[in-house]
Amino acid sequence: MATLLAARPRHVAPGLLGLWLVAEGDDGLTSGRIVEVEAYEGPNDPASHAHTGPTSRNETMFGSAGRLYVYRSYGVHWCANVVCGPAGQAGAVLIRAVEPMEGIEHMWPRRPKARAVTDLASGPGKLCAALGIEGDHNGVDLLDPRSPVRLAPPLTEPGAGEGGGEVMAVVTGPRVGISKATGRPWRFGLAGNAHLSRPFPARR
DNA sequence: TTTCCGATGTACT
DNA sequence: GTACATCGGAAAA
Repeated sequence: MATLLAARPRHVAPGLLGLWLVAEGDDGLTSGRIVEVEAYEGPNDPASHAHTGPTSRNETMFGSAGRLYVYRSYGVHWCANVVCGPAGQAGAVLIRAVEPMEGIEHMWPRRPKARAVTDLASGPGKLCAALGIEGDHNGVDLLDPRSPVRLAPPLTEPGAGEGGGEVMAVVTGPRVGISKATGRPWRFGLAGNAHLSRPFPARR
């Protein structure tokens, strides 16, 4: 997994699909299967937080690959990213949606507005709320089994393991909610999954 | 159903 | 002061 994360974010991103994001809170364990991500690179990507250099908010993006970058979005929500890329090149992959797997009973009270399981974690702010990911988790090592937030291979899919054994249909499209570098198809999702944050534009 | 807009931390002009 | 990697409530249609 560490090897996977050494590549450029745009190449790492599709490889994260299908992995599980696991979070341990005081009240128990929750997890979700990653079904949608977006790549953000460094100086060459105007839409990235890292584009204008290190600040107190984005410094985690300039650290080692495999850590969790958490930031506050629009002053209200938390968003979670997997730091990745070659050493010395800030980059990260935003996790945009997960499919709830374990501990769903702990997610409902954290997402009081959700009416269906498909509303629980189908967005970058939603999944952080559902899994209990907050600013305190910024910088934790996602590859350390003792971390409160971590990445793990799928538990239930056939061929589970490094890289996964199942062939998953991946769709791509433009990144969501940005105004710069909108032409780059660096959003990736599992085709047809019910837990995507929004549909992917039809391919043409 | 779609569109509009408020909330509000952080960074930048 | 303005923009922003979002969400959800209210208004409009």
